[in-house]
Amino acid sequence: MAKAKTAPICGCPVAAFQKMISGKYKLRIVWDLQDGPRRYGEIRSGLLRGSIGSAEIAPRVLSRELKALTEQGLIDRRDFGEVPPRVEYRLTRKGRSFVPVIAAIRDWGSRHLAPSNAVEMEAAE
Amino acid sequence: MAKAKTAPICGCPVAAFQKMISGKYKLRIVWDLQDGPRRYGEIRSGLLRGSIGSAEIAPRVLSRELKALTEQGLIDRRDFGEVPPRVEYRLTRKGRSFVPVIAAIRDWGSRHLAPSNAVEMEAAE
DNA sequence: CAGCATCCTGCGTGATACTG
DNA sequence: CAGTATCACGCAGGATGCTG
Repeated sequence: MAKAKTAPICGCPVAAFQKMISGKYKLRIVWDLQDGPRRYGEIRSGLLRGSIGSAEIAPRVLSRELKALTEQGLIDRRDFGEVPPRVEYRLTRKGRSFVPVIAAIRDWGSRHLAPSNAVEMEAAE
Repeated sequence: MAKAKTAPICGCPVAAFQKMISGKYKLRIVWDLQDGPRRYGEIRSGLLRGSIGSAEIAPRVLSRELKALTEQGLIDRRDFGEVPPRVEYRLTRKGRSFVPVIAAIRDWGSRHLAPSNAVEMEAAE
């Protein structure tokens, strides 16, 4: 075993999943990209729109997450290589296949924890 | 925007979701609990079994995650209040409704980012 | 415009010891 | 058995400045 630290997660896809989406914006980036390719700035703006509004996104952070997503094969980076710089990100096949999962998350989230606090009408039987 | 109720946190269920499952074991705890109530030690063992193996789970961490899940209404803590201590955790209704989401994650994960080993049917019970 | 370089901080997580 | 208390550390993530 080379790196028993992080690589052979454990046969638990959930752990790998958690690692993959570690980062505040990864899920939202993939989600936003489902409508088509987007440029760096567009992604950033989109992220800001949904955010609390007060928080700016550090380029360093966004950059890192985009790179991670690229390396994980979820998105594809396309550099037009000209000035002014123009870079587009788009979902790969893998990334597209992941969208439904996010949809499920969103769906569940919007009905169970979208409001501030969850009012569990749960009776605990 | 369908219905922007109050946009308490950020109007993005995904962010709330990420926050909710922040923690290494939360998802797996919920997943393990779907088979029925489990005691503290059982949860711990179950977590260890699937883990890298070298890492022990700090009680402090597990304790905190269980408490968080309880406060979030995903699981329910049942203290038998006797010695020797016996505490059981079980899924609430909300928690049970979350299982399919984890299933979707597991499903996707097992076919897209399962490294190469043990992608077996832990679910197939 | 799309990043990278650097510093700094909070907190999630691990390890160990103790208790009811 | 089921936790709590304490110490320590790594790293995600924010802020700022610079560049091709």
